[in-house]
Amino acid sequence: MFQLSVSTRDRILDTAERLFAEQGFHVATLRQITQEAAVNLAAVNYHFGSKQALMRAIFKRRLDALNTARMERLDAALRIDPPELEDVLDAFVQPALAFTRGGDAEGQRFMQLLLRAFADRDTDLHQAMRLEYAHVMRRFADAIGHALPDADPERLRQQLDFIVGALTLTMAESALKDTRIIAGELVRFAAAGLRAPIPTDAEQEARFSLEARS
Amino acid sequence: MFQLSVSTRDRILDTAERLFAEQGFHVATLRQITQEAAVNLAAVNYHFGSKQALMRAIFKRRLDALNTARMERLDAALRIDPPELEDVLDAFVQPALAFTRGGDAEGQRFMQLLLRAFADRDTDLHQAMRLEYAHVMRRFADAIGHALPDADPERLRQQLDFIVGALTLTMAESALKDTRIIAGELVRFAAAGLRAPIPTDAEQEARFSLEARS
DNA sequence: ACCTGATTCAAACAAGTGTTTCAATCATAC
DNA sequence: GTATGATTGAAACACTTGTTTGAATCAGGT
Repeated sequence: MFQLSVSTRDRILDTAERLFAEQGFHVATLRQITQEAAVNLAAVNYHFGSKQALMRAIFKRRLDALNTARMERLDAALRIDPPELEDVLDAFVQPALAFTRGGDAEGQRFMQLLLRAFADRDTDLHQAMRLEYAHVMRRFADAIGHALPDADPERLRQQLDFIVGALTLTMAESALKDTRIIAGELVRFAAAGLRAPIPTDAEQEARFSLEARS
Repeated sequence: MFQLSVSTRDRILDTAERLFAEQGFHVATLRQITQEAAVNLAAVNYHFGSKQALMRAIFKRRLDALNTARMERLDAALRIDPPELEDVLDAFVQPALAFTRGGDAEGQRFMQLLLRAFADRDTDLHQAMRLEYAHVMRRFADAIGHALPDADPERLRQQLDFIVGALTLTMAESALKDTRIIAGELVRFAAAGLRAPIPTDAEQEARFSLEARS
């Protein structure tokens, strides 16, 4: 019933996730993965079908956990009506760095993996990721809309992409110990950006003519 | 003197840049590159030495152009003292989408390439990129510091990373025709984030205890 | 004990990779 | 024209890749 040693399947998942994050999907080879996981080379194709399918399994495991954690914190933030903008942003940002039981290292690894998926624009993985992300993003965009009832919903969705970019790249890059502080900074930064009033057409025009002069 | 047809070297650079951006460094093969560029397979190794060296050459060409364009616009913004924050941010953001003579398509392609380089944390390319980026980033951080004399320089550098993340990921993802509008939005968003006052310790404490309750 | 299906193992496979080689061709200066 | 160095061309090289195969081993039920 309770097996002490981790199953072959899980050892492959953990090792492959680490190596994919560190080196990238095409650089990490099945021979390297299976050797470091101390399993047979054929085990990957037996348990997952292919290298691609292994990658999909890795992503599904983490993305589900991340989405669930974000949703839970979002629900908590929405108990106040209208919700506090900072609480909504916290619900989005904080789970990204501590959603795994194993602590920060795993979370950061997955952010690196996520960044690679973003870079691989027209792969199955990219499509799958955006698909699983889509409804979470919509819920957060709606929640921000409730926190800022005067804002244009379309514009909010676009600005949410700014936050995703800042979060993903910064978390994938930064030193481990700083992530918690940086996450707080990002929430403050993003809240101010979202709250900023949009310039009038007249002000826009003034800026463009200024640029033309230079 | 003036050759009508593009040189072998340049055809390789252009084609490889496109394929590296679309598919990634390891997926795009030399056979595919040389075939689409209509040059011999051995030409890459003859003109550049290796596939890696070809990638470095591609990066150098664009990054130099991007840095130069940014510096020029930054100098223009600094003619006013203290500079306008929005002008400094414009100098950083706008060249990213229109720094090549060929229009937006090339610029976006390079943003995709840049995103891949960010994802490849511990490669030579990543190191080289950050190295070439470093002094430009420092100048922009200083300029923002002049525009916002009350801000903490260390914090500004960190927030500049947020902007880089938002810019790179958004530009690499978004539809071509929207880039100019999005760039304007990003400048407004980032300016507000940078101007936002930092919360007092007491306010921070209040937020943390709030989270603990949930 | 025996059967059955799931799992592991070593070995091989077919295909594709970046790179090298060396002869053929080109441009240019004498 | 001819010699000289730079460039191109077709072919081969050495190696690695993901995947498949079929026998060996294991676990659980009857």
